[in-house]
Amino acid sequence: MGTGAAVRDNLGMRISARADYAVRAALELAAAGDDTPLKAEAIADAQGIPHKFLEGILGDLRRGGLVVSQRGGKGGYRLARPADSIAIAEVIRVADGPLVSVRGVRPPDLSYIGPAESLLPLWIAVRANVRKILGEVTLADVAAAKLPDDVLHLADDPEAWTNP
Amino acid sequence: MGTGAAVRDNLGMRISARADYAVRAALELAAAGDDTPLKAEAIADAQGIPHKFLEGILGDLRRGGLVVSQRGGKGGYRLARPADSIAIAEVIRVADGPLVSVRGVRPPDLSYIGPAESLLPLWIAVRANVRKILGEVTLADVAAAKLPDDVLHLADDPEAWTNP
DNA sequence: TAGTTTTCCTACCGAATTACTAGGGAAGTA
DNA sequence: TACTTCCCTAGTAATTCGGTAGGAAAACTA
Repeated sequence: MGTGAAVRDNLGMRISARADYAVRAALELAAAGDDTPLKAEAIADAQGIPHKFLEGILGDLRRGGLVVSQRGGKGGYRLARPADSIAIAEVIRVADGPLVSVRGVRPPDLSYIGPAESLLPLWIAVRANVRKILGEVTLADVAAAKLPDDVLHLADDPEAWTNP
Repeated sequence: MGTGAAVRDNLGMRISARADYAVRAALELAAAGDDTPLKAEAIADAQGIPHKFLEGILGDLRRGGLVVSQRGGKGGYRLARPADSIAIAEVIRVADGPLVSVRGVRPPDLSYIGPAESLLPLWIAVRANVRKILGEVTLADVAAAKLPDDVLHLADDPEAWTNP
């Protein structure tokens, strides 16, 4: 391949900085426990997240009902529910913007014609699979470094870690 | 609209217009067979894709070795290899870059600390899963509307089609 | 040879999104 | 009151997305 080969960074399945930060912040809260609130800045420092940016994300998590906050002296954030009842999928959904039907086009509304007709079930299958994985893994699982066996098994295929 | 709309689900899983168009164009070529080249404009008409935009995409597919082209009178594009040897994943990667990334970075290049340490194997598992599905389904499968059974079964889950 | 067809290339464009930053106000605590 | 911490609005630089425009280069046709 030539030197001019531009590395296109656009992707099929992309976890945004927002979603990544949101999950990591939630994991810090899960690790801290339900009775010790963490300040936004402490989380930002611990995970290397821009602190003002994180504040906005924590606001989303609060409005999404995943987190509760307390202002003033000994304030901070804590999880609104037990860490083993919050799936990673929930955190991503809440942080990554409007979840219900983006751009007004939901998969069932797409119309494919000709040899592309079977594309829709394929996209649906991929989506279902991603949701299944991220929906079964909880904050408690990740914070305790104990992923479910079926997920671990997927990740330990050596080829899974290679490019591209 | 309709056919050209990008598909984005609530988990950050997004198929760009580029990737969608690329796959559909490749499917037209698969359906046309190996001996009858299709002109860019014919593909664009058949699938409702802006024709100048499609030209650029077909160029990527050619440079990626998936397609061969012929100029002049009876020219056009055809697949460089048999349709049952080209996976959907390949087409998307060539047209749109890596399949999965976090914050624009490929999972193996990420470094997580503290309670977020196990996030990496999780992203890897998700990526492995997407690659498994899109890597096992070929252009021939979709063009013939014959998806592998395990993939079909995934799309059957009624919950897969619902919103949040 | 000229003319036609089709790919191929470079450049540009507006709108949207992403990832932040700035500044201050509101609420709670000591 | 003073201090802390969350909370809210706005701005913004850079990049990406989804296209357009115009024409040069190659192949075929006559």
